[in-house]
Amino acid sequence: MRKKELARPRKLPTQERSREMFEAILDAAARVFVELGYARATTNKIAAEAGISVGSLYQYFPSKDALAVELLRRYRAKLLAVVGDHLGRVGERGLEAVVRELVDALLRAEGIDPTLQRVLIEQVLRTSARAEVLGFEERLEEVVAERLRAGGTAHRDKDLRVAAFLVVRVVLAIVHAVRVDRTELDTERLRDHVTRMIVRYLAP
Amino acid sequence: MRKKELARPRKLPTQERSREMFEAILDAAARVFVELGYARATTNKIAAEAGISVGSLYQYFPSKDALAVELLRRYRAKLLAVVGDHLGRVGERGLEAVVRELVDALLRAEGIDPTLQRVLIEQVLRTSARAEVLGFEERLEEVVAERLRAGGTAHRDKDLRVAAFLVVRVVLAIVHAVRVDRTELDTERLRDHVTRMIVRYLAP
Amino acid sequence: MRKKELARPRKLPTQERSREMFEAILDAAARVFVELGYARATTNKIAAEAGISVGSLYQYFPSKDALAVELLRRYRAKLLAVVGDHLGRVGERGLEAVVRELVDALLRAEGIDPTLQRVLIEQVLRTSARAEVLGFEERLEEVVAERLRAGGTAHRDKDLRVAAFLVVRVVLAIVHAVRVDRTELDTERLRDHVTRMIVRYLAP
Amino acid sequence: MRKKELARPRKLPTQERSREMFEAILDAAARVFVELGYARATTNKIAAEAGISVGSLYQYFPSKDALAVELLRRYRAKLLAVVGDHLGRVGERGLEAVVRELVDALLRAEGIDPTLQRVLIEQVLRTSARAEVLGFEERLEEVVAERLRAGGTAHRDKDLRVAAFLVVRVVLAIVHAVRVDRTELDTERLRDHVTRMIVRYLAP
DNA sequence: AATGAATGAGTTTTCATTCAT
DNA sequence: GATGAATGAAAACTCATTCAT
Repeated sequence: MRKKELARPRKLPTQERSREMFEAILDAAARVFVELGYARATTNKIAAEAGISVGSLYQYFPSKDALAVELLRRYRAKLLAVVGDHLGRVGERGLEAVVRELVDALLRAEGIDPTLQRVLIEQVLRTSARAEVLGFEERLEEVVAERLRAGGTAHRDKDLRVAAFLVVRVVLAIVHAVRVDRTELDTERLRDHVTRMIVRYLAP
Repeated sequence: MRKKELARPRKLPTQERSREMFEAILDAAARVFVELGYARATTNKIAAEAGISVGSLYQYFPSKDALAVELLRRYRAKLLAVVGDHLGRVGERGLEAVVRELVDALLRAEGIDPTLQRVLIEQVLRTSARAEVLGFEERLEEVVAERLRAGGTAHRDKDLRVAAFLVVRVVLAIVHAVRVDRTELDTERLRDHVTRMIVRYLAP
Repeated sequence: MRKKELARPRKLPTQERSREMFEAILDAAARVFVELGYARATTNKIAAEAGISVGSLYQYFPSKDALAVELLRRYRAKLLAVVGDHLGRVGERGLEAVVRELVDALLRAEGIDPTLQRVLIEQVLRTSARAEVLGFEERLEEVVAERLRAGGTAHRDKDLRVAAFLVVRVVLAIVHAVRVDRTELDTERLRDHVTRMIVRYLAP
Repeated sequence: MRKKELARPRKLPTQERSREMFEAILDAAARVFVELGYARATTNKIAAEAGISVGSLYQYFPSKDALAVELLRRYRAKLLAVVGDHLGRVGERGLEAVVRELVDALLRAEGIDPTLQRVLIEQVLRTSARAEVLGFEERLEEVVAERLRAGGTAHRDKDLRVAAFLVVRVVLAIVHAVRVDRTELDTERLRDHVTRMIVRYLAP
């Protein structure tokens, strides 16, 4: 544990080879973090897993924290993309279909490993990236609130915000729980239940 | 980071004086863990916070991990107690009232700090206490499933289990989220919404 | 005092630079062990004596025990080499000359410090290298027994083994005692006496 | 490891009970030292083995070192007594008989555990008792030299001293080696061989 | 740019010894 | 006197980070 500074990737990779290495390091870091947890994951192990030397790792990331931050940033970006994609279709597909498809997508999404988030979030919160990380769910809630408002589900504003909060947290929590702890559960049945829960909850 | 062994409290305090010290150490540990995170919390800091020497700390807990494990054990025991208390009253009070009161209780419960859980859980999962910690939600789900079965809500068994899973995770997640990230939310309104969500979801 | 594992050097140095450091650490360790004893010798002091950092020390040796083990291993290897060299010449030089020269050699041998052995042996006996260390004298005894058998000194097998045992232990003990406690003794006279003792003892 | 001072028993036990406890502690210490070695033997373990509290142990011995010193003192005293007893009879019994009986006695002597000596000597040498411990063999040598002189074995003085040195060290080393490492050797045969070796060596 | 040996501050942990009860 | 909980100095060991090659 050393004094941290930027906790941002050291250089925006522009060259082809650079970008490949950047990604290789992140992939290796993700694997090692998930397998060993943040504390037991050492930069040497990560470098070894990536097939490079520690020195090279530090060419791309200024600190161990920076790896965690970037990994979590990407995790959240992917999540936001998936959710945004689906919510955009509420108008054409209807709420029920969208919720069902969204839960489905989240339960299967490649590159979204909730375990990684659980392993990293505590550390990243001790970082200057704290605000950004914390704001994520709030941003999601705003998107959802906007949708709900547009959908005309007659609610007072305060109820709307609570509803958005609930919907976002419920969906994320369930997806997280299923994928991390209870991988044996029947995902189709689960998807249907979650959908019913959300739809009934939002009904007038 | 050392190779851990039991990660259990070293002696179960029976004497008056001992018990006080035991509790004082756990309290100090909880404060330090929440303030600094697991990685930055050192046994020396915890001892200092408790107003004792490191040596004494090690008289009661064989390792830093053991502190985390015991803290999480207590957290979960309290949670289980609160939930169990309320669920026992479904017959006399009705589902809606019970859910409302339970959520209320969880949102206010003293001695249950979801932040502490978030700080510790990743660490404890790397411990021999893993199984015990992991099993907790499952136990809660069983209790809930039993209730649902008794309540006659006509469901096939698989649906029952999914329902129990959903209910438990939703309530815990919401409580966690409110208490950790969104303390500004109107708890009464929130309690009502969660109650409505659960009740409607469980309706035939 | 930690729970030890291999107590073997961490990497066998092949590179030039590495080997130098490896040797420098062992030399420093030998000096510190002899000066302070095993218990008072700390890895930090050894590193300082070697002019490097503790971290580097641990790059080469996983524990304090590993240093002791390697040092003793070398001590024994040198001893075995010296003894083996001389015994090989019994045929051409005759028993008496060989014994005399062997004792002479042992009394002067560079790099064989019986004090170091005394300081370390107790520690190493608590180690996984125990068997290896213990077997050493037995191996010497076998070599000597073989010589005696070849030399035709008519003995029953049991007597042969006892004789080998006696010869090995007597020579080692005397050398040890002279070099450690009684450096003032006249080595030439001593060498002659030991030789006489051995030769007369082995006479029919 | 603390700063040592006297390293002598704290009080000369006069009361009956005191003496018993004193002995009980020493016995326990001997067992623990032999089993675990000096470094791994803790005063708490020794107290527990003796069935008393650490505090009581410190009532009798001011430090861990003091235990080692006293134990070694007794070991040496017993050894000296056995050797002295036998040497006193050279006149009446003859050299050969005396040597044979002495080796016999040493190989069987109760309360003389060479392992204990090996475990402790390194530590005790770091103590103020150093001189006393070191002088022990020298004193034995003087006794033996005196005997040899009286026995009329015609030797110049220097040879006498070397002879005494050899005899003492050989006998001790063999006894030590047999009892510590090679308990399976036939003690009668061994006794005969050692006797022959000494007798032949001392013959004109 | 890549390498990986070297660094050393920072942790965890132990245990001889004390002293209030 | 006996007890054993408390102390805290001291040790072993780790690992993020640097930098000479």
